[in-house]
Amino acid sequence: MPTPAKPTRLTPVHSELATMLAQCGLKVTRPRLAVLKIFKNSTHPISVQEVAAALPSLPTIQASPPINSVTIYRVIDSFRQKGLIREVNLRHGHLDYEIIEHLDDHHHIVCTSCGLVEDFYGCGATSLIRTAIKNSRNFATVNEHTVELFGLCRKCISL
Amino acid sequence: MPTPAKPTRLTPVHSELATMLAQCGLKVTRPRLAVLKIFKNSTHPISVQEVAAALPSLPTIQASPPINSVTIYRVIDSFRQKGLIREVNLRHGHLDYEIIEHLDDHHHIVCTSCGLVEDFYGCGATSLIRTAIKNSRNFATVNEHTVELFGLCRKCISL
DNA sequence: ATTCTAAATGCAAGTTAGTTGCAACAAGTA
DNA sequence: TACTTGTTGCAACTAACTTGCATTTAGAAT
Ligand SMILES: [Mn+2]
Ligand SMILES: [Mn+2]
Ligand SMILES: [Zn+2]
Ligand SMILES: [Zn+2]
Repeated sequence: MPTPAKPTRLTPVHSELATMLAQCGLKVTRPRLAVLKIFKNSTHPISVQEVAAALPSLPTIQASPPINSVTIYRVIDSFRQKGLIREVNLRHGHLDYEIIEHLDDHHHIVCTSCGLVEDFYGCGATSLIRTAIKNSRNFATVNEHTVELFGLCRKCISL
Repeated sequence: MPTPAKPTRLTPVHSELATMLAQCGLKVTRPRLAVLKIFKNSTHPISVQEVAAALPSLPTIQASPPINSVTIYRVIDSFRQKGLIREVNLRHGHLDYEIIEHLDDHHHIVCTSCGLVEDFYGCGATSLIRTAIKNSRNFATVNEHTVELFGLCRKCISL
């Protein structure tokens, strides 16, 4: 009798990633751990396609069947709903996603010529939000804000 | 002999819309005038689909063959390239576009529950941009910025 | 450990936004 | 008026994203 296939049930990994998922009320699954790891590893916002392209490089994924692209969409959407990641438009022709770190006043400068992305922190939105609410007819609370700057990087300027 | 179809050649309308197009180096055509009028009339950013849906209401369009959807994409893209409109992400599940008015420090508050959009002006980006550039490794100029606030409108709070 | 159930995944099919190539046409200009 | 080049319409195509459904499995209850 050949050795039967090992059960695929996940061992209860108490990794940081698993904890992040559990704390949001998301079940800890192989696709979610993998996608979350991609976001953790990435230094800049990435698209659904880039997540899909990056997944096969993970050892966990190489060792088992690839993740269906439908699942990638659903995982990313669940992350977004739970506030694990945010959607950002860097005018790269598609939407990107990036992980939301604690105490987040984190934004981007983008080169409109070559697409280079750099982070910056502290946009001073709190006072802006106060006055915006004061002047608003309809709004009383602001929970999130996005700020992106678009310009030219040094390399592209000198071209 | 039945009256022959009038030539469709445009009379040189010296309207504001035509001037805007000409000043950007875009030829003044029926589709461009129509799409630009839609943007002018709109009080909030709209999607490609909304432009397409709004076009048939214009008298100029009713009086002649409808505008092909490929043309709508191309017109909107030409407007964006020339800086007539900007792309904004209000997290409505698609990208929106709105006309760029002169001296533009114009942004939005969006209700994450019902999608309501309100404008606000003056985000104080100039000082932010200065410090962002000062702290940046790669960037020396910033030409554009986006700021969007996301919260709950009064109606949705009380639900 | 075993059982149970709601949630997550994979697969296949479908939808639809958006693109491309090309021929016909028309805006701007001489 | 004629010319040239950018624009439009059409048809075909591509690829992103969605949906329905059967199967599997994580997490909790027993
Ligand atoms: Mn970032
Ligand atoms: Mn606006
Ligand atoms: Zn650059
Ligand atoms: Zn609302």
